[in-house]
Amino acid sequence: MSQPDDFETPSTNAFEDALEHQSQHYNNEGSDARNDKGASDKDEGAVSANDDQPGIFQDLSFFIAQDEGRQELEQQVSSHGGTVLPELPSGKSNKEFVVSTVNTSDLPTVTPTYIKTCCENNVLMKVQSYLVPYNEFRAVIDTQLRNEGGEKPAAPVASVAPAVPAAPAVPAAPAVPEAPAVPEASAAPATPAGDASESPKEPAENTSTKPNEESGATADASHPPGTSEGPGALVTGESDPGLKDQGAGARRESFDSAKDSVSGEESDVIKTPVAPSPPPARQPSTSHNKSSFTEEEDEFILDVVRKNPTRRTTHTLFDEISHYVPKHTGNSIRHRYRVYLAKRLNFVYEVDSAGKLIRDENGDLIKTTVLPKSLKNKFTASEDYALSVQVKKQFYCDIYQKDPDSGESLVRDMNASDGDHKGSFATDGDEHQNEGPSFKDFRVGERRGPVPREFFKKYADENPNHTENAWRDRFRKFLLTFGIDRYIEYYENEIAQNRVPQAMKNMTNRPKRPGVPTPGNYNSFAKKIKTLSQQQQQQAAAIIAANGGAIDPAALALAVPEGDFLDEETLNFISGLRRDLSKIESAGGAAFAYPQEIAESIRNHFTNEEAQFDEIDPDKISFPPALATNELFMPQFFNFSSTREFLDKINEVISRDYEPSQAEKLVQDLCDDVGVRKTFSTSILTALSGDLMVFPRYFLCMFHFGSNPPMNVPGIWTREDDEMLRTGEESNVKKLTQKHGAGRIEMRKRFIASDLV
DNA sequence: TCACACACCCACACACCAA
DNA sequence: GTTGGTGTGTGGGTGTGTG
Repeated sequence: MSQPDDFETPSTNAFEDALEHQSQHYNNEGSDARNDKGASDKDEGAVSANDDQPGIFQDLSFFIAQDEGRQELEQQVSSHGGTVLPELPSGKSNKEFVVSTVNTSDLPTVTPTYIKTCCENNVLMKVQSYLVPYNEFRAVIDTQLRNEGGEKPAAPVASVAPAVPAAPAVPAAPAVPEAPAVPEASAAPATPAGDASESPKEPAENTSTKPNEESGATADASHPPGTSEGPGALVTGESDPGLKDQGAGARRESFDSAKDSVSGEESDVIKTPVAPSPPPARQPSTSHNKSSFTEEEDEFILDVVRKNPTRRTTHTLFDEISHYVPKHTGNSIRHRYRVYLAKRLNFVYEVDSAGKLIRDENGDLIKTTVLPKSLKNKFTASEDYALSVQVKKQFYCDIYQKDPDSGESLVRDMNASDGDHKGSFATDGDEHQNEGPSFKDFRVGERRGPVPREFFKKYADENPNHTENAWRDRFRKFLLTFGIDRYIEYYENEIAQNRVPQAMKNMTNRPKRPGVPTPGNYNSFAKKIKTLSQQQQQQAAAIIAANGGAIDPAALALAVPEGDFLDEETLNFISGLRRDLSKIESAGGAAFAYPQEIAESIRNHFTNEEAQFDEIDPDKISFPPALATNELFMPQFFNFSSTREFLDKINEVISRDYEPSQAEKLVQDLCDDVGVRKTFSTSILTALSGDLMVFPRYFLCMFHFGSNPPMNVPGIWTREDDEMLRTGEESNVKKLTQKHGAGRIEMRKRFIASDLV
């Protein structure tokens, strides 16, 4: 099984000659991914490296068709042996490229990222993933301009070229394949004859062969001729025929028919990225310019995936990304990643076992080509077999009080060990003691338990590839359904026949859940409904339930008028909030990366201010404070017993290790753990220019002085402060410097410049 | 016509809870 | 403490409409 984003192949494939005429892989001095600068993503160091070697762009020519970063791109091309063309190539040579984020010339065009990526790794990458499709629309416009102006523009796309995104630095280290969890996972999956589990014709034929009763899967279940003997034999077929009948087609029809009716509102949501400064104008990179993905969006998606590698296959990650890429749904972004962008992933940032980003001694993120494990692991045949054997042993011990391996009596052992009889070893009146068949001849039969919780706990400790719950569930839903004896027999038989055993599958048979089908389906409707009020959600759920689970937005709209999905003000507010978070996050390394002297200045000021503003005794503030309203805080806030307890929790949350790009996570944690509404914590973050050190001070002063925001508190920027700063008047700046300190002034200026205020 | 964006599907891993 | 019921959302897709 090869996942699209596995590095086993794509990574290595990526390091191939772009034009199949230059096979040298100028490996970057054996430096591995860990030596990269990590989070900065902007290290151009590789550009000038290996000057003594022939350049990777030797024999290739590039016309840089955009002003943005032209000089740098030209330098990179030339310093790597390429030729910079003064004008558009003729199109007659396959060694000439245009470099631009849009293609208006119908000539082979690569994105600037291609040049940067090649240079950073000193390797000529495959061009396929970096080719920009021809954009006829723009070409027509350009032609018109040319005709009107009577001259050919030197750089057809220069005026609209967006800022070149930081190029991903691709490690040149050989791709390290992820070790399979179990040996046969990598074995050739040669499906044995008679194993219908892999057969496409199976479902229809086997639907009737699967009795719903679990007793249908017993140890001695015989297989009728022509049916499967493999572990997938008990195929459930359609889980809910009733739903199915009205399902896909009918449901989709109703959905689609109504989709148009809400599309107007959809575009409102998209347009909302509120004044004064809309997000960067979209640059169509393909001819499908209405909703196509731009280079910036692609890079953003890749960057987020790199920083959340364990969630790379989830739906929720892409749904979250869709908050910041408002023209696309979670579904489409996920598809975009899986089908197109995964090939360009090339590296991810190293994370610990909990999925948190790891930094090196310099504080930089560590690039790696080894993908971490994703959140859920499939069970393999050997895991199924091992579990079956272990459960069988458990039952054997339980019944015969004998160690199945040594044959020694457990009763004697237990007597010797202080007679501490555990429940699972209790002698069954009907059962034999110290007698019975050999373990090999023993059959579990219909026995289903008891299996002590301790068994799964211990098993999970020894086999950490799955959790205790997961092992137990596998036992319940698969082993018991298929039959323990039967699977052991099947597995051993397959091995004996020199075939590759298959894991059990198709053992689950659960009815479809009613309600909003969000999991695994983050479409625009799901997005919309998540923003409904609780009452509206209940209304919606009722309608959906009455519809047999089918979404009928047309009917839904009757109960929840389109205009009521969100009022304009709320819509604007949420859009603004998302924009703020998006900017804070995307600005990440830039907005928060202040020069040393600014950081130092801020630290000094903070220390001086502590005595005046942070020494307020929280125990003297009654809880909940008068200012704490439902608009600002969630119900759990009011569960705190004191202001001190609340502030302690605030301190605990903000001292967690958040990346600058994890503003949303911080806001979410503050909401979940402390009960600060997201809107409120976002506004505070904005008022603090993202300086978390001042966060507790905000609440302390707010509660103490009874003012939100607290006025005249260093580090907390009010609207008036921002206006004063914007005027740039010396007297104003002087006042602000007295209040916030010079460091924070610089910090705020950057915040304002990044349009974060 | 076709590539792409987006919707949708579904088995099942993992989790939690009530009896 | 064990067990069954079931919620959630991952993982790996496929189907469909449209520019």
